[in-house]
Amino acid sequence: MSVPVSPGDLDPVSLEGSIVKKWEEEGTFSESISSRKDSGVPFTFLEGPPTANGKPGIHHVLSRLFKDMVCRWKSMEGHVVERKGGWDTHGLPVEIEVQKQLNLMSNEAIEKFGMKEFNQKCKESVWTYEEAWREMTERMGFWVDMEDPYVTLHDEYIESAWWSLKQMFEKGLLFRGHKVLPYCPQTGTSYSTHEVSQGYKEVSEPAVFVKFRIEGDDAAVLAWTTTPWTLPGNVGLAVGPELTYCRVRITEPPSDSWEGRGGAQVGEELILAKDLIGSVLRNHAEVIEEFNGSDLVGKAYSPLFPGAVEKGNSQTAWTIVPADFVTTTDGTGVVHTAVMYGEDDYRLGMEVGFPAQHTVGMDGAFVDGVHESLDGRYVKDCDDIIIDLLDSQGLLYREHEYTHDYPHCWRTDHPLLYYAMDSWFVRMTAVRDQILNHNSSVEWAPEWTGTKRMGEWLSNIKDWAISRERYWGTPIPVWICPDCGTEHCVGSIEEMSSMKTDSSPIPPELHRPYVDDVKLLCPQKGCSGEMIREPYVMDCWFDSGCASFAQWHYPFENEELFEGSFPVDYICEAVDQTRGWFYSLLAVATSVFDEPCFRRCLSLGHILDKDGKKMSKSRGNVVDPWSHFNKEGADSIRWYMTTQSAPWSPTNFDPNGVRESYAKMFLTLWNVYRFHADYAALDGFDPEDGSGFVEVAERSPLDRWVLSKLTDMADSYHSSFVSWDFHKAGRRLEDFVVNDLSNWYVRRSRRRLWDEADSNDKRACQHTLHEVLLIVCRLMSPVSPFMPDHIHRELTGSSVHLADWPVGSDIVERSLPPKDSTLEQEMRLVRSLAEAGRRIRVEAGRRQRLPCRTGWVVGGPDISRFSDILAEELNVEHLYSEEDLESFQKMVLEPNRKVLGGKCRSDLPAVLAELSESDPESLLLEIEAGIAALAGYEITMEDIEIRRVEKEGFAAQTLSLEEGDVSIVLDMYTDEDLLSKGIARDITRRVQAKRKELDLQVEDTINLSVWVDGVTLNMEDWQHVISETRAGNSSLNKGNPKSDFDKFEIDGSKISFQIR
RNA sequence: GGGCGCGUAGCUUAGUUUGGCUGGAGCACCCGGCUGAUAACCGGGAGGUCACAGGUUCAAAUCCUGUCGUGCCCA
Repeated sequence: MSVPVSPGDLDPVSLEGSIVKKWEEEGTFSESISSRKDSGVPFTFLEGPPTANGKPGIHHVLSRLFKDMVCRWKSMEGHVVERKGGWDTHGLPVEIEVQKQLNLMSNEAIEKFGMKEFNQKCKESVWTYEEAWREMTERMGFWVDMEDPYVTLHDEYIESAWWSLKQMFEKGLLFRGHKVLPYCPQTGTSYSTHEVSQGYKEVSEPAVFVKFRIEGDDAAVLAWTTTPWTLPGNVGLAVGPELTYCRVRITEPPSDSWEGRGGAQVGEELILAKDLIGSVLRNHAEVIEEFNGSDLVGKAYSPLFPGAVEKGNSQTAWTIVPADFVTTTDGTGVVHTAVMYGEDDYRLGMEVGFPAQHTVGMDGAFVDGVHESLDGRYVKDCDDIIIDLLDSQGLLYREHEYTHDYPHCWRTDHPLLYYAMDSWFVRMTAVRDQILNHNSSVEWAPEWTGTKRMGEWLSNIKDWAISRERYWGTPIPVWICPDCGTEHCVGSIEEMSSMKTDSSPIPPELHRPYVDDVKLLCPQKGCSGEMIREPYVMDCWFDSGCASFAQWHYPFENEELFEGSFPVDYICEAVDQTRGWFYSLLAVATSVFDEPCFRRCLSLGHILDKDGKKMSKSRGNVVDPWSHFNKEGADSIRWYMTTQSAPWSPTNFDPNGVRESYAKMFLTLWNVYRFHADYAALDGFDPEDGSGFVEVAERSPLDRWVLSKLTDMADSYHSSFVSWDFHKAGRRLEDFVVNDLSNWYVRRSRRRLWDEADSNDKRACQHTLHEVLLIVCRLMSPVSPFMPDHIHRELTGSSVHLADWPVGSDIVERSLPPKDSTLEQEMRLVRSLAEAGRRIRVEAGRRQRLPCRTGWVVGGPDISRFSDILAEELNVEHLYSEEDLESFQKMVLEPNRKVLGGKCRSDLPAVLAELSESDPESLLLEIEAGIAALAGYEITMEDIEIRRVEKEGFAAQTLSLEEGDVSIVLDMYTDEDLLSKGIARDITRRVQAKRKELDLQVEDTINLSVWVDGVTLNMEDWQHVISETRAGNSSLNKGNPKSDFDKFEIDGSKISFQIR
């Protein structure tokens, strides 16, 4: 590689397209892995598998960006970073899509359609958008192996999942129980909370206050429910042991305003929470007795529907029990408990030993034996009958309409029933301490995701219901013997084959219905039963929770691969995965291996639309990534997403922000590169030609300055990466490129490269630009991999993604230029003074092109090595350094509020007032003498800060810097000579603009005629105009031309010119 | 209803850990300057109830309590 080629205008879309092609042709991705194999230090990444049954949106770009960024970065640090792709293919969302597509709105309909055919449709559906995902992934530059991904529906993957479940089974962590779920009897389907939340509707339903008659007592306990159909299933009442309850006696009949059925006799006694007497009772009543809820505990009452539920061997059925969830916000302070029809109810029932028996069938109708007028009827049709029954027995106190949001089936619109379903669980409560421990070993970003969101959730961990009564998923590998009840969990295909009965077919794949047909020989001695598989599939979170080992088909294959990559070093997904994938990974790894599964986890905030609203199809605010891929390009999107906010903060996606990243970061970088490449091409600059090399120490201070700033930036860029502050890193780099590199270094170096003759200084500048660009590209490339690769290839012939991380690591060498903080400090001052000079001119009304004869820098460190640069920036003829502050400045004393506040406390305002009125000169003398006091407080040097400001009448600005005050003072005097120079500069600038307008080449010469009126242009200034504008023939005339010349007016003089 | 985030100019944000000088930038807007340097750059201007209400303190965007809005998860 030698001389760079002139790059021309930037077209990000075609640039990125050609880079993608190069990567493909050259196999850059696999080379970036294989070239690191020598180091032998892997960094392992685990891809959280997406489901390809939906179109990828801009939010998917975000998580793929942060996965890619860290992997690319770690590769450059010398690690071997394998990235296996993955697809999540099971689960309810897939089934729902297919059900909608085929209009199969119930389990009955699915089974009629055929489970085999249905699952086939599901299998096809999960690949609907695979192509779109692959295209998006490739276009955005996410390097991941999609040729050999893991797929959760493959038999190998399922077999590994089976194996892991068997590990749990053998540890005694797997058990059968009930889970209360929202259930739709019309479709035979239970719902995930996600689905339920889409079906909430406001409804008015009857709610009732029911009397439960205490045995051996005249009183009844009042309880309230909004679901009368659960009353036959009542097996207990819960009270808050610390709450206050009252026994009241009805003293008068109700007023006329009584509505509905029910009532109470005068003299009847009722028990309810004290706080709720007023809102519940509609009769006048007197309080007879007051006591704690704990006093009620253990009392037995008469069942409302005797015989509906068998008592069995329960000691607690139809008694009052304590529960911590009882409140007095509504109801009566006594909670009716129907074990099978509420989550709290079920949990309480299991704790205290209520009988767990259904009064309602899966069809939503009461089972036989509940009550003669209820048996076989759909429960929601029975509210009225039940209320009548209670009323007729005097067990109803009151009924009323209750309006609330209640979940409904999105398919049939029927209300869902909370219903205890048979379910398999993993006993996570048994490994609570281990999982908490493993969780705390993870480096979480942000930290609170681990400690708060995950940690608090884990400390209240519940057993994990892993079975689903569904069709499309990993079949639960548990078989039960109908004869002896033995349960057996199968851990491999081989085990299943070896145990299956002769008449059972060999399933062609590990899915329903094929696996359902397999019967196993009961392993129990003396039993010859044929075991039948439990008809469930696994929660698809269990599938993805197995990814760390199932992706390798461990333990059946790839033992070394798995063991070398577990626990994985890095995972990254959006914050909603905390209780999703992050949890399932931890849960599986803990219960199978007693290990943490991942070492670092980046949890990302969501992308919202520009108004902070969630992106959703129905809102129509989903941003298609291609609308930016095809405009500003993937680099700009990635840069925008990285620098916009902290990775874990929710981000409002603003299309204009992408444009801004493009215009600012990439256009600027491109033009710096172009500036370098254009002149390098012109001069035949070859960075590898050792004879032309200039050592850094030999280069100009400007070069050494930009190299020092580069190192400074690179170091903080790196440490921000380490602390996950990618946004801070990116902003820092952008600031360097735009402000230091482009707006200062390149601007100040322009003239150095204009010079056509070869020189050390010119070559020093070219080497410097070359080196800075390479390091910038290497640092940027994990974030935005395209343009940096293009530039890097053009400048070196090799891909940036195979280069080493310039900051260095345990594995690769550091390659940053030396830092020189003195130089940086001086340049910071020079730039501040240049800015201050422009401020002076604005305030004094003196235009920039009109030179000043003299400028003075007062105070501060020696910056003489930059005085040429500063003089040019300030447009002054002579620049002097001046020690004497007094001639231009006066002093003021500012309070140090932090110190003074601590000392004077509430007298601070008085002290400040006295300070502002004091004479600074004499106060300072007093302080130095140790005798200063304000408002009665002794004042020392610590209490104040000295500042200097320019005296009036001077065109000056004072900067307060760490190293002290520095002022810039300009001489505002004007004479003919200065005016001539200023006019010459104005003419030059107008002519140059005209040249550009006429589309002339830089090296073209022109014929220039200029007329001036009202001012004299010195010959040497005119000569300057001629050489700057490359005027071959020229004429300078006095007066005004008649023809259509370009004209302008400056300082009252009229100037005209013409280019031919 | 509960847990965890977030709320700073029209928009995107820094500052919040560890309270302290006039709350700092960018985009957009206005005025001016500079430019053979680009959708660039520089100076200035306008734009802030730091979501709201209390509290702690000499001092609160920052700490505490509550409220509202918003997002995620759970119910």
